Amino acid sequence: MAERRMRGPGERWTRRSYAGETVDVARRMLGAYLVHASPDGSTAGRIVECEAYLGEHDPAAHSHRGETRRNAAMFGAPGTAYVYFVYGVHDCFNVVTAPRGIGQAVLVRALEPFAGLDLMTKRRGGVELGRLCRGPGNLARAMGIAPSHNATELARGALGIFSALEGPPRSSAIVTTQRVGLTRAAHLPLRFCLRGCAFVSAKRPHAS
DNA sequence: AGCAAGATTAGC
DNA sequence: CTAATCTTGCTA
Repeated sequence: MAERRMRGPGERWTRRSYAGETVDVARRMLGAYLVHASPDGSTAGRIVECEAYLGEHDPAAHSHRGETRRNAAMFGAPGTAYVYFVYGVHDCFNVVTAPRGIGQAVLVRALEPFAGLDLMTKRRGGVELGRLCRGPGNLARAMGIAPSHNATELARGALGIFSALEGPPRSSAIVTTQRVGLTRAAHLPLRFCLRGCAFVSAKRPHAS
């Protein structure tokens, strides 16, 4: 996306929006592996569905109104985990995508279970394979992702992301739709799924 | 202080 | 459709 030019009295500077970069990262994250080496055992899944959240440009983003205690990790360095607690019930996992202070991230919404299926199933209370990692709250539970992972560096800790050997998906393999469960900025095409993947969440975005 | 809404999910 | 029940923002 084009940079935005801003002017002030007696000075002029440019400030990038980073929206294009975040969208690009989201699309490239499809097919990559989310891995957690936990004390209970290791689990891994292939990312098949994710959504981009664009900070101050995006009324649906937690970071839209600036930094708070809850969303502080979203303003951290790229590659930082942002794990937030929703509805007083579920944890959701995001990857920070923009430089410090910008507040953009990609929410991982579904995985194709890849390794540690027994442990995932145990953590999820015995649900069937097809529903193990479908939905952001469900995959966090299956992977053992907890609030303690918030603000950790994905390149260094027990929780990390590894790109697929075959590289990022071709454009033709990505389905782009509206994001799920939003009321504000609901029309933006910022949800990305691997085409034809059975593990993508069944939820359809709101019609605009 | 009080209240409503929210990047959700399972169960009536 | 509703409960579960945490954080934030808005209103008084």
